[in-house]
Amino acid sequence: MGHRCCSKQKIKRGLWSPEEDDKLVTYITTHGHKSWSSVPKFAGLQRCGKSCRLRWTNYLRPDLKRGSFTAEEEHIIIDIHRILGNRWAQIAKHLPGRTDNEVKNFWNSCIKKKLISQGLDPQTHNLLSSRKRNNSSYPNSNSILILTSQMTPNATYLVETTSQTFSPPSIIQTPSTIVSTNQYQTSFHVNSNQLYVPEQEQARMLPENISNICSSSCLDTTDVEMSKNEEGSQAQVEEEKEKMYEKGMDFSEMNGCFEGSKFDFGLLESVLNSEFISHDIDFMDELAWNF
DNA sequence: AACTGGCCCAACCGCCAGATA
DNA sequence: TTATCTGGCGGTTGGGCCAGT
Repeated sequence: MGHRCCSKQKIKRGLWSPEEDDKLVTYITTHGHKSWSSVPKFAGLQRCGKSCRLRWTNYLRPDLKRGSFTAEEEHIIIDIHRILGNRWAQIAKHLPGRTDNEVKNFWNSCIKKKLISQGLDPQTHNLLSSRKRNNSSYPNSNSILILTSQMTPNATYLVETTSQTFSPPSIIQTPSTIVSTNQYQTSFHVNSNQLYVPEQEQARMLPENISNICSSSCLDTTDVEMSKNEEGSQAQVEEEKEKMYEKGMDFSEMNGCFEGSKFDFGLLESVLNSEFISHDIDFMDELAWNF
């Protein structure tokens, strides 16, 4: 069953003809669209209002940016998707001239496959299981393990672990510098926004080994209380994320964080999820994160 | 030249929430 | 308060294009 407004009239479906586009553009530019349901009637179109709205917002709007997505746009999509998931409309709001439909299509046709080929789950952005990764087209690629794409260069971070199997001194390589370490904590200085981790060490960096990640320049470790291994901790994470989202912590604010504030939303997201993300070196080079 | 399979993307579908009668 | 209307959103579909055979 279609929309209610569609049942009232004989409507045309399928691709729009140039003539229909002309009619719609002419009508909207002169009269606006106070009510989409009345647009087809007054514009002389055999379409439902919903179809008109979709055609206008996704294709005819004059402020739309045409053409392929830039690398920067791709970075933004990946980053926001990691936080918000499939909230295409929210993601699109941060990409001027792009529609939710466009972002969704780009994700499904391009980014999704790219992430999978890098051994990442496109939904969670986590590492796929080793079996799944072995099926990827890059089975033995060198990996980079990054805490967050927004990790601040020249900042000191603390990795707190509850397992001795996680031994940062043997894992974290340049461009990071180990500042101090003990049995369960390692403080290290990051010179860029990437941490290099040998492929064979990755297993030691799985989420269960990491209880807390904080930037000493951004957050006090006591500000984030994550009790890993506690039942329901994932639910708490989701709840916390939802709270933050409801508080209006969208990217209009996040951008401010990235640009000037010390608060690192991406890092906090990593904290909330208590997990690392692995990327292929080539892939990362290609992306060239430059926040 | 004809066929086929994969991919892209515009458009549709169904659901939901807010507005209005 | 309830029913209906409307706009918005995310998931899905299918037509057209293109490369490979």
